[in-house]
Amino acid sequence: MVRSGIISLASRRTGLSNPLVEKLGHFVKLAPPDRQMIQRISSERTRDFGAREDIIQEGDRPEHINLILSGWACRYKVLEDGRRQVIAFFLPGDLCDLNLFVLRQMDHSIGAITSVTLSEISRSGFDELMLAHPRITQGLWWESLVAAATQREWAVNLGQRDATERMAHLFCELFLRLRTVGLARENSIDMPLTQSELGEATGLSAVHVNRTLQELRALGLIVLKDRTLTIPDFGALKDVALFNANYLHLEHEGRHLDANEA
Amino acid sequence: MVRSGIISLASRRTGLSNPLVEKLGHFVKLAPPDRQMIQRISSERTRDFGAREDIIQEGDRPEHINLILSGWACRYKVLEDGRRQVIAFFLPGDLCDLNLFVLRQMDHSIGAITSVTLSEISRSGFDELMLAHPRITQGLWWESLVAAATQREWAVNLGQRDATERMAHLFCELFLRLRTVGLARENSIDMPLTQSELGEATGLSAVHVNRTLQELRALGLIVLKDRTLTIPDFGALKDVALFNANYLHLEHEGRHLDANEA
DNA sequence: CGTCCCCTTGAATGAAGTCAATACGCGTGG
DNA sequence: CCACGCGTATTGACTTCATTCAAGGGGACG
Repeated sequence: MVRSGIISLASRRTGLSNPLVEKLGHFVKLAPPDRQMIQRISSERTRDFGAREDIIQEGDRPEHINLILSGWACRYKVLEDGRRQVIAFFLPGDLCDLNLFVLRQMDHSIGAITSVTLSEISRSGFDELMLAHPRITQGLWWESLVAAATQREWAVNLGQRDATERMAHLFCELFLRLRTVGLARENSIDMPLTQSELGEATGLSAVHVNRTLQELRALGLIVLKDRTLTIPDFGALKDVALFNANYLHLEHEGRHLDANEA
Repeated sequence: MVRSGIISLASRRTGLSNPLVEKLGHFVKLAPPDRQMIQRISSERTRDFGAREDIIQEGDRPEHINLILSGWACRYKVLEDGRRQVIAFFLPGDLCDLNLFVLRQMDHSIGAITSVTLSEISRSGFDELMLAHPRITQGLWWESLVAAATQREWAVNLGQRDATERMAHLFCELFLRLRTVGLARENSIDMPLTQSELGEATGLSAVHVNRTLQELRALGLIVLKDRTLTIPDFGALKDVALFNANYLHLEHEGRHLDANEA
């Protein structure tokens, strides 16, 4: 596994601010020192991965927390016979694994989808963050609970929705999540996933993903071309998907935590 | 449904101790004061629910953490059109919601399956626990990470496994989880779930659950009768299910945390 | 004794998977 | 420059798995 280390690209790609700052800002009000702290910690040790490269493999015992700075990654599991399920997508601003300080080894893998730049946050860096910056701590709690809620929603998606609804739901989620880190345009986002990867995430065969996409296109719900997904009418897609954004807890819910504002 | 006997049965089965004590003991070595603390806190305020009764509903803002003392419950979500997905099962020793101190409202519901006795742990009681008993804190981290891992495994189950594998997998999981709280007999467990509930958990129709169960029976993999599930050959069921227990992290992984033993 | 819930079974339908062939774009090396 | 290979997308025909609809059985309970 090649693991070089180029630092500068990331900040250029995501604009000036850090995607985690951007994301947490939707939940808690971060003071300038909070932002600087996140900024600092997430640029201390960055690392680049090529597309398709594994970031962490099942059985590893990782030593740090990974923060995605740019690119897409995914959490996945492979059955003995090779079937693969993508369990979650990681977008810029997402933290990969808070669990690793407690559990002995990874029970799944994390792989880059596009090329990825991430920041490796050490245990001590993390503790420092939590101790000195309660606002960030609150934000990280929020992030981790939303990740759990998203995981639950995926179970609903896989268990109850049919192919069309499932695909539509995934697109709704990705659009909103990218928007909270400033990576959505008016009504479109980058869509680096191949049809086969979409299938691994939705539990559908690649062939059926293809047909499902065509259906969504025919209904005028999406435009998907040149690795760009456009959603002309989000409300319409949302209705088809039976999508309810509650589980993303985006409504700036943390305001009540700002009582003792700086 | 008369279930008065069940409560006393449970405590007899788990011995004197509390299912949470039993469970955490698989991960961290609890000292007598730790056990007493859990015991005390979980008997402070208990509450009973009838079978099928909702414990928490979507939209609620719960004020405490619920610890299941006896009975089965589930986390579930309902789509606008009524389709229902069970997202997780709660067994004795399971904690329902650590999230409620951060997120504004529940994005799903929790319902009793059998009659349930649970303990309502207040925020302050919880803080007390965490502050004075680092061993318990570690254990609770483990419990919450395993719950997350289980949630991920469900996504794999729903996304990749066919009906037979899926059902077999669920049975393997329930058996092992009940065993870690002392509620499994040699090779059998109570199985209070109706076929329709099994369907809601596995994303299958009740009719197909029925046929799937028959298949598992015909293969000699399970005996399911009188609300009791017997697994004559766990290894065989495990193979059919492509079940890998890693995700439950049962191997007493927390031993390394016992360095400063009392 | 009837009702309700749960389980069971059969037949028909429908959704998604598999297999296989073809097309397209892109980069590489001849 | 073009041929080739490779990964990705598309399409059709067929199969398999699971759902739906419908009917009937059994046990618990009022």
